[in-house]
Amino acid sequence: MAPARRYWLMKTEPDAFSIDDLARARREPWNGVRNYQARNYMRDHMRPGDGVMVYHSNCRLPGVAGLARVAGDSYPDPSQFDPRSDYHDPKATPEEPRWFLVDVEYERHLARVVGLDELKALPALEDSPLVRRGNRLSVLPLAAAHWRAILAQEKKQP
DNA sequence: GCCAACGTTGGC
DNA sequence: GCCAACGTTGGC
Repeated sequence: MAPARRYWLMKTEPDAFSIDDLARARREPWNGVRNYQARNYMRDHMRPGDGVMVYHSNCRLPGVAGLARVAGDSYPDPSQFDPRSDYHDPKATPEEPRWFLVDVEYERHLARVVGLDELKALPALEDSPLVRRGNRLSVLPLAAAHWRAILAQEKKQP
């Protein structure tokens, strides 16, 4: 039997890379993640086909903006080896890479951005790290129930 | 732009 | 291994 599909939420600052950018690119290496826990999720737990909610952070309307899926297996983030990149890591080598990423493939925009204020008000999300104060993790797992609750919210009036 | 929360670094 | 200093995240 195939393993169950997992669900994830991945944050991005829309000024730098938005759901519109992902729609144009169709597929994008999710580079620049420099947090060990987020790396471990991508490197060790994501599988092709997993569901991804694309979350806009640090912007006028923070919230879930669209859907995507994990497009392939994880591999070393090339930007860690590039001295000119903002994401360069001098301690990383191709033999011993430190940072990993997955490619993410666009699926669709949500009908509207489901805002953080709404997410906080959803009883189903009470136990999700997403709405915990001070949460800074840019890649985090969503329980199937969380995924469904957010999708259901899409069709409601804000 | 402010600032609380949190992760990382490095001296000891 | 502790923990203060520092840098970053991200809502507001």
